[in-house]
Order: sequence, then C-alpha cells, then structure tokens
Amino acid sequence: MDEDCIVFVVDDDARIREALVELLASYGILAMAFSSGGDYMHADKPDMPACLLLDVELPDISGLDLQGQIAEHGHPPIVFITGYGDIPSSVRAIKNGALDFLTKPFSDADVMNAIRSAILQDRADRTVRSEMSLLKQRYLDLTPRERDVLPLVVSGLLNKQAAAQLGISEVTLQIHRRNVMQKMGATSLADLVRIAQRLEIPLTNLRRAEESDRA
Amino acid sequence: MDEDCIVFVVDDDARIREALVELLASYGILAMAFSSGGDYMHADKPDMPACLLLDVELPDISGLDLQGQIAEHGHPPIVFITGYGDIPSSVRAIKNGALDFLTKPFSDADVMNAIRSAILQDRADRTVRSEMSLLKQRYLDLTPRERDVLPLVVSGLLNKQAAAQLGISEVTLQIHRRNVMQKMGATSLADLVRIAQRLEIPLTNLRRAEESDRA
DNA sequence: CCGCACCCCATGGAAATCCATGTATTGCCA
DNA sequence: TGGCAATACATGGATTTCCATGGGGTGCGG
Repeated sequence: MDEDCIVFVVDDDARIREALVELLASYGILAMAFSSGGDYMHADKPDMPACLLLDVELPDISGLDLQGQIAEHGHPPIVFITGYGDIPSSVRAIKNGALDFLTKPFSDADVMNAIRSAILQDRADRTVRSEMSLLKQRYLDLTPRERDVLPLVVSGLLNKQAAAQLGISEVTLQIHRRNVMQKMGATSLADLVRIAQRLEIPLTNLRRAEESDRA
Repeated sequence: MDEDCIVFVVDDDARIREALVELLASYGILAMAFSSGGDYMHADKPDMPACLLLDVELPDISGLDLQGQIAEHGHPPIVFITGYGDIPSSVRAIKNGALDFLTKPFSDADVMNAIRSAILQDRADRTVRSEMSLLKQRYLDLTPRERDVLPLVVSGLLNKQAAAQLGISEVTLQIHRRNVMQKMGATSLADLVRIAQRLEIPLTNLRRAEESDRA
C-alpha cells in the first residue's frame, strides 16, 4: 500500500493476532500486536502514520473504553473488529470517531480497505497536528503582554483602539504587535488572523462599542 | 422540551407512526408522519428546527438511501429507528452523519433523548446555514472584478502588489477593495479574512514570490 | 439614445502603519 | 550586583492605507 506506516493490532485471541499480522505482512505492511489494552497503552510505539485495529472485547478494558482513554491525545484512527458486536456498540464507536467497525467474518479486502483509508486519514491528521503543535509552541513563546495584544489585533481593532484598551501608548502596542507577528511567523495581518483562528484565540467584542462611542 | 420545533416521522408501519406521534404529542411536540421516503421528500415541510425519525426499511427506498438523497441540501439531523438493523447499516448511517441509530425495542426515553439532541443540533446548524447563505448571497453580489480583488486582499498582499497582480493601478484596486468590504459587511480587514475563510476563498500564493523578487 | 452598472485612472490630504533608534523601569536570577 | 528579559515610551521619517472629488471608457437594456 504505502511506505512508512504501521498497524497496531490489539486482540486477546492469539490466532486472530497472528492471522492479521500475517495478512498485513503479505501486503508488506509493518505491524505490532498486543494482547490487551494496557499493553498497547504502555508500549513504546513508533512515531509514524498508523492505524489501530482494535478488538471490542479485551481482557482488561473494553475497546470502546480504550478509545475513550486515548481520545485526549493524538492517536491513530481506530478500526474496530469484533466477533460479538452489537449495534449500540458500533454506533457509539463511530460516534466517538472510529473509522470503521468490522464484524467477523470479514474479508481480507474489508480489513485492507479500512486500513488503507485509516492510514491516509492519519497521514493528514498528523500533518495538521504537527502544524498545530508548532503554532501552539510559538504561542507559548509569546510574552504575557504579547498574548494580550494578539486577540485585540486579530479582532480588527486599530492600533490606537487596542492601545487604549490596554491602557498603553500606541507606540508600545505597535512594538508588541510587531513582535507577535514575528514570533508567530505571520507574513501579514491576514496571515495572523488565520493563525489566531486555528489557535481559537477568542475575539474581542469592543470594536462596535468603540466605534459607536466615537460616533 | 422546546418551542417551535417539529419531528418528521417516516415509517411504513402505521402503528409505529401513531405510537411515535402520540408519544411526541404527550411531550407537546409537533409531529408530521409519512409512510414512505417519497412522501417525505415531496412534502411541504415547515421551516423550523426539526428532527427526522427515519425507519431503515421503507417501501420505496431504504432509509439509508434517503439519507444520501437529501445529503446535498440542508436537512434536519436524522435518527434512525429499525426493527431489523444490522451493524454495517448502523455504521454506514452514522458515518454519513446520522445522529443516532435506535433498534427496537427502544424506550421512550431513548427516543426523546435522541430527539432532544437532534433539535439542539439543528438549531445550531440552521444558524450556521443561514449565516452562510447570507455570506454567499453577498459574495454573489460582488462584481467580477471585486471577486478578483477579494482573494488577493485576504491573502495579505499590499494594495500595490494586488494591483500589479491584476495589472491595474493601485487607486482602482483600493476602490474595489473598499466596495468588497462594504458589500461583504466586513468591519475590518481581519473580519474580511474570516469571512473569506468561511466562503473557502482560495489564497493566492504569490506573496513570497513577490517579496523575494524585490529582495 | 439615454441611463446605468461596471471598470479604469488621477490628485491630494488625512489617517494609520511600519520601522529604527534611543531611553527607562521593573523584576528575576546567576 | 551585574546582566537579561519584559514592559513601556518618544521622536521622526518612510510607507501604506483611507477617502473624497474629479475625470474617462465600455456595454447593455429600456
């Protein structure tokens, strides 16, 4: 299918694990198998586009609960597999973001298709996540004052208005503003607005108020 | 639950329809019942926050196919109900955006919970949709030239650069730019950038090129 | 053929922004 | 205590934007 990707298989049935790993190997795809949710969670996993093939019924915690546990952090797309699945479980799984929910017996093609789209998905996700983490890091590098300035600027306030808002002089605000642009790697105000958007920087409402004040 | 909302019930079994309509009435919720997908699609439906309670098995087309048909247009959130559901169907339904997938027998509480969140969802969806349609209408009111100017401006180009890009004078571009702001209802450049974002106006890449040209 | 919408350009002044340089205060930490 | 980061301010000049007022040209429908 594609280079540089790996499939994690979590299933308590050794025969299933082996069958899946073998299937993947026959497609030249790297795989790591785990027999429990805990094993998977505590394992050192390589950092590359991946897919998690997860059995719903596990000895320690259910696959669905595992899904909830790892939901906080970035994690590879999950493809559930199960022998005794029920509809409510499948609904919950997909609602919580699982990519697919396969019931035995499934064909090799079914698994491979699910894995294929999962890997593609993860590739895109990882790109977005790495961009986001870069932006977040840059945001953390801002000084407190610069973090005050950012929302005012991207809300569309004039330097004068933003400065008044903070009770500082316009010149000082311009310096902060300039530093923000530089540190955030923005090449223009438009760029900064989009970056702030992605960081979910809240907007300041006072623009209208300020304007009608003057009117 | 809430005022000003309606539930559409599509089921070929008259008893189910009546039971559901009665249940809803007991909660003071307006309902309209249909016995087939075609009936639902061709009916005149009131324009208010809604929810579609959809049986998977219908005489004319399957509920899942109906979901696909109405996917293009804005439509209320769908809650599937079924007596003979299978996992692949439920997975497909949720993947395609259904809000829930209930299997008989389900409790009144199950239905009502699903409906409650569906209505809330639709309320939010409708707000977003109406905002979007307003923006789209404004965009359509732009002249062709103004539509040329918009992407350049929100890409962060200076007026001078954008003007050069279009082969017109800077003054003319400023006029277009001003008209764009006015027609789009933007109160600031930052605002215009966010509006363009929502309209998925593609960015122009030439900023870097222009800059390194000058360097 | 007249009006109207669209597109184009110029001039000039007011306002805002960008940028560099220089100065000062605070607070923290090695 | 000396250095460093963060915050703040001023001056002044170059650049950019904003806005109003003027003038052209095209093309289309009443």
